[in-house]
Amino acid sequence: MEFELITSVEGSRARAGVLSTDHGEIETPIFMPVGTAGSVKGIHTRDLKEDIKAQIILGNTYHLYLRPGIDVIEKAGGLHKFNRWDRPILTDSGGYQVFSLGDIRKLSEEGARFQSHIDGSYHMFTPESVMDIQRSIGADIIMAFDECTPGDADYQYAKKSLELTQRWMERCFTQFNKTQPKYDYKQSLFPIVQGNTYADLRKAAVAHVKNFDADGFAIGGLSVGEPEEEMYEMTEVATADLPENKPRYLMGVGTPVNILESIDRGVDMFDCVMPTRNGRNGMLFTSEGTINIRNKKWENDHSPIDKNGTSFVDQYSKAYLRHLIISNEMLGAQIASQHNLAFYLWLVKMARQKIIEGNFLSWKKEMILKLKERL
RNA sequence: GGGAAGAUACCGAAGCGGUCAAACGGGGCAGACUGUAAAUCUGUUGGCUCAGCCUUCGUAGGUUCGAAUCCUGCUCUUCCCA
Repeated sequence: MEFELITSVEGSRARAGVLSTDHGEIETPIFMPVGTAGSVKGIHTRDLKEDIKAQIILGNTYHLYLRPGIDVIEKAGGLHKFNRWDRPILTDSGGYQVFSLGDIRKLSEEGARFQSHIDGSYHMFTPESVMDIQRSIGADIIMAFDECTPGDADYQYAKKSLELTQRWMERCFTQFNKTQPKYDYKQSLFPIVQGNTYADLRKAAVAHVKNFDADGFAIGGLSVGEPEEEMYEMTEVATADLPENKPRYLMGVGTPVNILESIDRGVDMFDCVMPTRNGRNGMLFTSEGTINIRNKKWENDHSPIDKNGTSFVDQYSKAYLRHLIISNEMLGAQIASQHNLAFYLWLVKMARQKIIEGNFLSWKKEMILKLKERL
């Protein structure tokens, strides 16, 4: 995998680049729609590609391992063939489930013992097994197995957790290096910077991940309950010391404003469930501000969802979408998700263009004012 | 024509003498959602000069210290018999 840095901005860490994989190029900064169980909820790959203009999507190791199961994905010939997405894929390792499945998981030096959220059955994930599973799923970018700590973790816990994550990371790379791809294209393993909200831990984490000969680096353990300002600070601490010539992926972030602020701080890649989940729940992100489409004020607003929107669904009216969402019609969730994803992809594309043109900072300032509007 | 059951807040439906402005569900209104245990969750839903007061349980009276709850008339609804 190659990463070419095109340009950067004076007075900012923002950069534009091109990441090349065997499934095609990714123009950074980029937003990656989340497709946990092998599907970006409610969206066909045709719309992802042609309408939303997604360049890379996510999958999740834990979810795909439980269902449909790794043998099914192997027999399909890998996730790309299974879900008919021929562009790059990134799989998360299950590290986030270590955090979100809190009560039904137990950590040890060896790994994490999970109880399936589907049927309660017990499963063991180790750094080694997670590498093997991700070889079988066959994503272009795969993630190290880490512990994602909650935003309010105390220093002692954060330190212990980071050390465990670091030992797991060594084992991930060892396993990764002694195995081969199962399909006819390369895979890259990204290590993850943890350290919670403690700058010294983050710095140590960055120093540690730089020891690996990785194609890119992730910043994890943020947007998990800590104040937004701390998230930005930790992002900066990380990007300040990460190699310039490799992509940086801020995991799980975030709101449109979070993304612009983080691009400014030197992040190249993002993913978040927000455009799809919040879309399903009636929240729309637009260039004019945020809309709760369920609110009565849209009942008779027959203007387009987003008159400047790039997706064909943006021409549906607010009143119609409100009706669909309120009536719990599947199409409502689909339209809202598609709109939000198209908006996210438009936003990062604009950011990239402004970086290249050299006026990213002034555009960002203006854009954030609009994004904070509540319509 | 005779008999039976019933009428409760936006809708459905509990309550059957005081702890009832009235359970619960739906609907309505609003909020949350950040590497997806989420097409989910939370709050609210008579009015006001809001730790208190006012008006509500078909309608008009009555019994009682006290009535959505008991009695009587009326109106309407459903069912059964002719």
